[in-house]
Amino acid sequence: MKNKEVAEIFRKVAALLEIKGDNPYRIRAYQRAAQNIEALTVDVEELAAQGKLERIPGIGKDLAQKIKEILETGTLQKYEELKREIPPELLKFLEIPGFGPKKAKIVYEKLGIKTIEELEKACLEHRLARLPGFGPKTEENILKGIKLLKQKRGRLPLGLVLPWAEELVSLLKKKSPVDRIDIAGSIRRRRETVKDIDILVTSKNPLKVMEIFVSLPMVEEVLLQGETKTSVRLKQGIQVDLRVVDPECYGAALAYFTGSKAHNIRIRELGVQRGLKINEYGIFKGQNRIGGREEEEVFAAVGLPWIPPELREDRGEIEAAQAGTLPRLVGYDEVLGDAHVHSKFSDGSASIEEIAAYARKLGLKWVGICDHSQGLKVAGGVPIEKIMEKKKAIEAFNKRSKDVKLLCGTEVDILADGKLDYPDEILKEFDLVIASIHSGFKQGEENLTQRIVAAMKNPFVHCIGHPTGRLLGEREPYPLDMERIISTAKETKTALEINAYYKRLDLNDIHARAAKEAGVKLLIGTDAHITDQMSYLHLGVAVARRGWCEKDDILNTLNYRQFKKYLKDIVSWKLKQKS
DNA sequence: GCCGTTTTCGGCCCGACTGTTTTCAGTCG
Repeated sequence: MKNKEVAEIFRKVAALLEIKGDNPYRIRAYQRAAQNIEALTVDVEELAAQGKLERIPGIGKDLAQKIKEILETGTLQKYEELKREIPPELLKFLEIPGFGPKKAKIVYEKLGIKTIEELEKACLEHRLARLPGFGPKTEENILKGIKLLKQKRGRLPLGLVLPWAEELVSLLKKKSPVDRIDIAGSIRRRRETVKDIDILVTSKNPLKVMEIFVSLPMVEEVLLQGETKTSVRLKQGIQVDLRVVDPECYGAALAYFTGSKAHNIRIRELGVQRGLKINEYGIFKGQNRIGGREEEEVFAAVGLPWIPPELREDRGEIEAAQAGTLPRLVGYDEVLGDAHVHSKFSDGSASIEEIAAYARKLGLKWVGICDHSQGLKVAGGVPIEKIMEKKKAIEAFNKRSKDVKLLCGTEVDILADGKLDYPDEILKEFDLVIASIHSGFKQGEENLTQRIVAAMKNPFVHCIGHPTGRLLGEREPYPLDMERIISTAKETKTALEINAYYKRLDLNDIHARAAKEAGVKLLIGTDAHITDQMSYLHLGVAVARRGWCEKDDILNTLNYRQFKKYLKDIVSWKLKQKS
């Protein structure tokens, strides 16, 4: 998959063109192209081979040719030329908050400044204030921006930030006179990482709400306090924007602040085509406001049904809405079980009874107890002689338990040579076998892909666990031929996991969508090692929803009996194929 | 550079805020 590489070059071209001061619409074209290529669920190389590049939204004759050039030569002539014209180091400047392409260009052309260090020095020596459009405040803000950039923690995982946001909402509901209140922004869209928290409220007493908000115990610093917008930084280091809006425009504001930006642009373009102006204050025909109290009105004004926030990325949801083919997304309450939990039999901290009790609390009906296999000594892998003991304990539990049922599973290690860490005669004893890679990440794409393909061909393997091995903010995914993984999953009827642990979310939304489109089933598991982590299950559902998945795509929507039968049938089918 | 129920040219989303200006450009979301 070269999708990411192509998108990256287009993004850099866009940034360089910005500094150059090129046609802003050309810049937007490159940005849009980058976004759409990144979101493709198919390999851009394949599309190129089939001559279908121009079917990608935002790709015309010219960009199609440029994609081909990147695929053939690994780079782009235009990009190389731009790099000669504008030092690529300048791209770093665009990351400084409050410092954009125009100022970057001036600073480079007038003072020859190319690095952040030089820029900082020039500010301290007040050499910038003399430039046109610059002043003492500008220097101050650049220095502040550089400081922020240096301590930048980047985007934080959704699973970390969402509970903070929910706590803020519950405190505001309890202590302040809010009427309507919602979390907006990328949290509402359930993006896997978020940069800040956006909260939207209506109130009869906005100033009181602001006053109580800034005095909440989690607030570290007030960045800006106005009548309609207040920004603070929490002790956790993240920025929170609270906006109070009129009830008349709550829906329009919610749509606006939920984004994504690309999605909003498309919606407003549709508005323009119908002679409407759509902004955060409502829907306008000429001077008249014709709606905006509810979010539905915004979509209805441009002839669309309401689109779930998880889909609002301009990844085809608008076209689907127009065609009446929006998916009926799997519901957060339609998931009946957690497929992947570790118990005391390996490195989990809870007994199977404690796990079942927590599942009951979460409203779940079944749990896959998938402990590590024998070879993973550091993770207390279950030795063969203990497996029967675990199996009996689970059988006994299931006899006692009327509501929550357990499956005797394993997360069997895919060894460095591609073999599995238990022999087949052991694997066949389990209700559920998830095969995962835990070592040899450094092997190349071909080897890693081959290991997973081999595991999928094993008749007793139901699912591949955390397929790409990434850890948000800590470890990049290892290189895989995802096309081949997905097509082999389809051929072998092997499911792919959506690991719901907040740092993994692996598969991610784009791969989940590709799997869904290929007809591969997905299985959500929290990979919980302590019971609390089972509450991350909804993050996995969020990934599935962002991947356009419906109820039938997600095995967790089966009840215990159906799921167990499904797993048995898969093994029978796989055995039959082999013979 | 894309794109078409104002089609092959001339458009291209919208507003807030800031700082440098004295009417607006740059930046951001």
